[in-house]
Amino acid sequence: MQPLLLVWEESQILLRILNGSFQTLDVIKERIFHDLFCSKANLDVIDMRQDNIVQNVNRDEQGSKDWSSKGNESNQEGDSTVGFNVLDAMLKRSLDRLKSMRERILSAEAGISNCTLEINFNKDAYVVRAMCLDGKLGAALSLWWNMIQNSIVPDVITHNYLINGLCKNGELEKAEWIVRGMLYRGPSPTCAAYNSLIRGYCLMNDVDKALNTFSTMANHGIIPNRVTCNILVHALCKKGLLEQAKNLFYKLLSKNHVRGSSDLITSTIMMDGCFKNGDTDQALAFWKRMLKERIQVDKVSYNVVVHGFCLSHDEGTAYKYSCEMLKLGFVPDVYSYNTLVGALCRQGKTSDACYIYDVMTRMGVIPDQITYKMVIHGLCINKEIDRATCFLDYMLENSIIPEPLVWNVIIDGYGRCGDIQKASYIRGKMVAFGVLPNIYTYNALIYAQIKSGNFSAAQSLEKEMLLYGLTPDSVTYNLLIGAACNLGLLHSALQLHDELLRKGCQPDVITYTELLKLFCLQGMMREADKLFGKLLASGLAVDHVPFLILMKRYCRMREYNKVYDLYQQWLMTMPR
DNA sequence: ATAGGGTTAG
Repeated sequence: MQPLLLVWEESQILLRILNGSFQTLDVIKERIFHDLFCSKANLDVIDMRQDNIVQNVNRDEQGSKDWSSKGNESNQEGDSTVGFNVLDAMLKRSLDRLKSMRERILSAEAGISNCTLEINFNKDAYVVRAMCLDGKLGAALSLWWNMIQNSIVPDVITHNYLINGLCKNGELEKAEWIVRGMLYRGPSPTCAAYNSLIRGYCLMNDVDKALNTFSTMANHGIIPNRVTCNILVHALCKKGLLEQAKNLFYKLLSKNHVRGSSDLITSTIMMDGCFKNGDTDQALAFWKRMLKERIQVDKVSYNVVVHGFCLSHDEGTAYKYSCEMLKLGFVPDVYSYNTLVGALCRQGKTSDACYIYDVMTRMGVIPDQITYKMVIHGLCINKEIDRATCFLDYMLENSIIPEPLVWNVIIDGYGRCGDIQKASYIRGKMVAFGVLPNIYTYNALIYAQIKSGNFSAAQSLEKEMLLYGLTPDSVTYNLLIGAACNLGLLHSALQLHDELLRKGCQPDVITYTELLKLFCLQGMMREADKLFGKLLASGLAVDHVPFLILMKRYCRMREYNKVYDLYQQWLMTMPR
């Protein structure tokens, strides 16, 4: 077993203790809410307060987790001491949290009589916000418009919720329209509103428009903040414009003489960008700068480093950082586990990947679609299809309905192993769970049938997909044409080729090669030469296969001049 | 209070 796996075992004990205390806290939390509800008459007002409390509790929880990591930094005595310190800190935090919750409840109680009016007045605004967070933007917009028409102008924050929701939905025009309305009738848009717009444009891959909005801000006297820069740095990195991103980063540094945790996110973005653009050295330079400047790194930045080394296929170093992260007391989350699972699957170490899956579930980290997708994909590549199907069942047991890709990978896996029964069974299950088969599903099924020599079954599958409104692609046609060619069914092959063209599908090198093979087999050399000329004129990247097929044939026909010509032609296509 | 960083990829 790898050393990494031993560390996981060790850390498990510590993390179980942590999980246990969080569960205890949840029980306490529930009890308090229960008491709160039973002792109050005006539930309406309590509702609002409860939201506040929940938010604060969540924030506190976040805080205490962060603390645990900082606390470990200064403690070099050993892992058990670290564990107790973390636990102590958590208990202290939870007591503080209970105290502040109690205070909040008391003050809510005291303020009920004079708060009711004000809260009810703002209620619509809160509904607008809630609807925005829920993605129900149409409803949010109409309620907001209703308010405006009744001369009730909601506050800036509510407006920002709307703008942000619209931007995340890609409805930039509507968001811009709201901002224009704000400039005209108030409240004046804040930096957050513009940040939402900028991010919205970045998500639409329109960095120019984002930069445009960035300069518009200044015209309205709004100074971009760090978040604005983070959004832009991120977008520039994603576009591969590392130099521009770096420039912005250093400009930001020079503006902020006070360095602190705020550097963390920007640095993490830069590091991630460098890793993803293949510049590991530059990424490490950012990491070292962070350590040198005594910026408290966090779980996310560790996840970025681990993933970065996985990207550059240096899994050993990735594991090293992953262990370092554990030793510092960071509790791995779904990103940490998924990164490892992904790396192990890529290396074909499916057993280790399954082991990590096991560890994460035991730690109470719930595997998500991505975890399952990677494990299932990895197992199918390794031809462990039955094992992959087990994971499919785990997903279904946990009420995660996989996207078509996951089903298709398994169907394809069974097909490649020649197990049509199981492939069809999975297709049936997929339909039963309400997931519609797509073109890849059919291509996998067609492949399975062809591999088992059932050309007519493959053909009826093609008819079936047309019936369901799916258009076969070049892969479908290549499979069918290839099968027809191998069976020497000249007529079927040409008919399929004809159908391909009629459907507006572009034949690719494979299509041409299959047909070429057929013409050669049938001794139709005039057609073969004509098709070959068409292939060379098509502009498609031609590999050696069509040349070899023709040369072999002409060899057998003893037309050595032809063979020589082809050989010369082939040399011409090679890079010099 | 609202806005910002990390996991996949036929």
